[in-house]
Amino acid sequence: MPRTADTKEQILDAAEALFSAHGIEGVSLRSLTKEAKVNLASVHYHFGSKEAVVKAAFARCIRPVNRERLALLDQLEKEAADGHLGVEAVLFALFSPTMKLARGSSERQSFVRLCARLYSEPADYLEPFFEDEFREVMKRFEAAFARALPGLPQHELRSRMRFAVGVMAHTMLDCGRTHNWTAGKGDETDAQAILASMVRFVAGGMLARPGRMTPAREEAVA
Amino acid sequence: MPRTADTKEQILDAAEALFSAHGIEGVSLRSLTKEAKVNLASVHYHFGSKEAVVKAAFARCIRPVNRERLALLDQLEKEAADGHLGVEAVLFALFSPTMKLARGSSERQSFVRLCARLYSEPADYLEPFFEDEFREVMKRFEAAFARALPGLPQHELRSRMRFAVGVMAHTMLDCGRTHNWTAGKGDETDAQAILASMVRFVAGGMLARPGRMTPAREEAVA
DNA sequence: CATGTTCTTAAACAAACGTTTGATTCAAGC
DNA sequence: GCTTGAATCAAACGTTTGTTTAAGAACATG
Repeated sequence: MPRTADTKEQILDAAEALFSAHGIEGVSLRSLTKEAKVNLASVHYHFGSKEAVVKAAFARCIRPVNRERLALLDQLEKEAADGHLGVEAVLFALFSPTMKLARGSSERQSFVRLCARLYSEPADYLEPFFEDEFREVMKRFEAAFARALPGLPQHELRSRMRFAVGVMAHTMLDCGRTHNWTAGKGDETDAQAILASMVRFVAGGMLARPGRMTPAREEAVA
Repeated sequence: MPRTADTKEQILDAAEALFSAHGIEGVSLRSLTKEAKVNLASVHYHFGSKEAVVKAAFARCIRPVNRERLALLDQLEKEAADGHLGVEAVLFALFSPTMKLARGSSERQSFVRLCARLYSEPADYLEPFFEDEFREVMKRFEAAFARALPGLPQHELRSRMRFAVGVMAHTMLDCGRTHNWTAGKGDETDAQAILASMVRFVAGGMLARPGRMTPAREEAVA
């Protein structure tokens, strides 16, 4: 391999593709370096460990997305006449950057699944790192949602934000699975339709009037 | 080990606890048999392979839940005056059986995380098995939702059912994580509150008026 | 009591894992 | 032209993986 082709990025490219296809534990450094067409030892030379590769791949995948989320939220708030955003606009800022990835060249579609997988991967060493990456996004969007949903108790708001993340994560996983979304060509029309459905759905949930269940149903759980 | 204590079930108990805590690939047969206090070879004697253990654990976990889902749907449909169920009732029948597990003795709380994990685990050999287990539930509930949501196109309904599953799966994962749900004691009040929030949220999404986004936002995705 | 089956056990198997080593190759600086 | 440092390479490190083996213990049935 020529020196000019950045080994580090070849490794990260392969890591994204393979991790998203087989999970972190399902990918060995040998299969990784074979896919990346680099030597086995070079991953330790450049990163130091497999954990570090996972973190680096995750960071390269999620950082631009979160940056765009914040930028989009800023832009929409600036465009709004009184600075007041509706729920659907906030959701659009939250969801659209990930869907933009799913739309792109089919090579980069694996980004989406990788991100979704890391939500559910039980790697202990990832949890603090993960929280760091999302702290600002969560804070900013919680504020935006609070403005868009006045009167909703904070605790309920946080629950609903978790539900929203659940919808997104699961959709991202499903997207990459067996293309059972529309009869679709898996291209931009697809991504737009899914995004629109998702925003509608979650907005409906966010706007629902909070309240308890009927006593009869509460009994049924006990 | 005495013969009376069923080795097979001890293995499945340990499998549930460990798989839900560390994922399938994160659990070796050695750690599994150590936790179960049985011999390493007995897992092959009783099950034949690790894959078979995973399937067996999954089946023992999910079958009673799905059975109860169908029974609850039957019961609610019978109780309803005209046989017509509201969205919230259908959602209750879908979600409450899993939440019932999350409430139970903290030992069996791991059930919930195991099920949630298997949604996102990329094991290829599980996918057809998984689909088999859920086929009838999905068919019955799609019909129930279709009756509760007349006029909603089938394609949109199926998308929204996927969203609903996403909410449930993600919530189940979060439940077992760091108990960041309420200041809570993790007991029945907790589970009831979460279930109520979930049903409200998803019902809001299911009932949302379908439609496209504004052209400006569609551009932003392209 | 002997027989046959079911189950458990310790030990070993080959393969794959993440990681480390030491030699080699290349490009740039003096 | 020699040196220096970064980067690559093949080979091996010691563990751990899922799986298999063969012998022994515990039970039921005759």
